[in-house]
Amino acid sequence: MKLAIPTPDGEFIARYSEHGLSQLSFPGDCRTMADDSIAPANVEEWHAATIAALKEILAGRTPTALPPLDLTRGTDFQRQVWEVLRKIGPGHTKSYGEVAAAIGNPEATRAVGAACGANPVPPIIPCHRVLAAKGKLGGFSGTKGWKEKLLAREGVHLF
DNA sequence: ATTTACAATATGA
DNA sequence: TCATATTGTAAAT
Repeated sequence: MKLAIPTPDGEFIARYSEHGLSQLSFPGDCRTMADDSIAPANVEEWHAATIAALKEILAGRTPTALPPLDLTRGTDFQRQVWEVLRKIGPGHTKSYGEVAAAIGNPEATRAVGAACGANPVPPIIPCHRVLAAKGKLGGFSGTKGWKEKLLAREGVHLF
């Protein structure tokens, strides 16, 4: 089930499985896969929640309510990473190394990067708040410009 | 089953 | 500045 989300910044693509939101893509993202899944019963409700949350994020705020996420593709390690990311307050950032330390594997910085890349819902899990060691931008799924833009809207000043 | 490549980082040349 | 070792995953062989 694939639905578009029109925003002032372009058209995001949300994908739903029977368990919840399974993927969210930036405008023009080629990462979306084929749409083979069935239509969940509550998809309209979930989609409304997704839109609301996304608008909050684009406005630089933390969403108060999120749709159920389908994280079946996530491993334990990835879930731990994502959990840490959601604890980062608005306007704050962490480095990949700090996130790694927070899960108890201070040397798995690279693995943290991989986990962020595997994140199915880029804007909702605030992977854009994860920077490289010295406030450098590092990489991002899609364009780096998005990472900058999202951070700027949250009031994060980049060094 | 083994190798390679990542959105990293610290270290050594 | 460049090469390397390190970690967890996924994708390719």
